Amino acid sequence: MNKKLLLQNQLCFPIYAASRLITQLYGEHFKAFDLTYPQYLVFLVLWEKAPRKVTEIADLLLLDTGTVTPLIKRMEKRGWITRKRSAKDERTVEVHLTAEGRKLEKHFTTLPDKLLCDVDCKKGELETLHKTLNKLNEQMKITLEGGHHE
Amino acid sequence: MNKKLLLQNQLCFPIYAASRLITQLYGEHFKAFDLTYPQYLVFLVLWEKAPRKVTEIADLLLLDTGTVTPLIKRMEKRGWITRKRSAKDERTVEVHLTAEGRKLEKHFTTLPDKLLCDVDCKKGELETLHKTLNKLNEQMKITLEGGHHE
DNA sequence: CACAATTTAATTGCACACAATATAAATGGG
DNA sequence: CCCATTTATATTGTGTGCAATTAAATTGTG
Repeated sequence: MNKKLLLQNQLCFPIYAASRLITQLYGEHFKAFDLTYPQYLVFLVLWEKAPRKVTEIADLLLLDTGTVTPLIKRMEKRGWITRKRSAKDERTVEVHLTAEGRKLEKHFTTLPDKLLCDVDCKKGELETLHKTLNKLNEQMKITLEGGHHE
Repeated sequence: MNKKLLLQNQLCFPIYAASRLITQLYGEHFKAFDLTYPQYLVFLVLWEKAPRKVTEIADLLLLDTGTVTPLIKRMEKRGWITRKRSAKDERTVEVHLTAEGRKLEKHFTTLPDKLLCDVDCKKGELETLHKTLNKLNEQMKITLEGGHHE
């Protein structure tokens, strides 16, 4: 048996697990609104600036249009956003926030801090985590970018 | 606009992004075998010890049986594993590796190291990342555990 | 200006991921 | 020993997540 391949020696697994645990933790707070974690991420980028094009949202969240299109359609059905073909470029679709969607923001402004309270980590430890992950992600993006074309 | 809710200020997003980027990076290497990342994780725990019960696999990978059952059925269809009801306890299903499934291991023993080569991070930096994530995950597991019953 | 190449969304198909439910087997207290 | 409870797995329904394809609009080049 190869020691390298033990689950507990893999870096990939704690990241995979953390991602799903975070989704579940957030989920507890979203349940009452019938909101999901990926939909919350779409809200994050729209609360910062709206309208945005579908591609813009997909690029920021590193998601495929095949993921984003049905996702925002569900958000439209809930009355949180609207989708409009741009007049200037008929190819693009602009995603607008409705008053309903804008109103949701105030329910979640303190949520990130609230979740961090559950976590017994030093502030510096979390900042290091954040920075290392950003660096790692940038490098993985480049590696993937290179592989698609050749 | 709340600064706290900017995407780049969230810790949750880099983790979510890293998880999906890792899945895609591994995916490049799995394509030739028609293997997926979650199936690879099942292999990791089976290569370490087999047979294992379905619940055991689900517990180790923090997955729902609703995820694991169909996943291992697909692996069975590929001829990598077999599923047998235990004679001692008819409720449990034991997941065994086939010769085919066992053979796959040698193709992936160097894979984790190979992927780390793409990453320009100091060894200590990655160890810190690993440790912090493990701590974080333990705490999230406890928080979620508490919430389900009350 | 024509038209091939590119860009933008949407669609299709398959594989997770999980909550909620169902079902069958084992367990334990009276 | 009986039956309520618990345990192990499977099923159903909904929502991602992504590769591959399609279709329509725009752009760049001769």
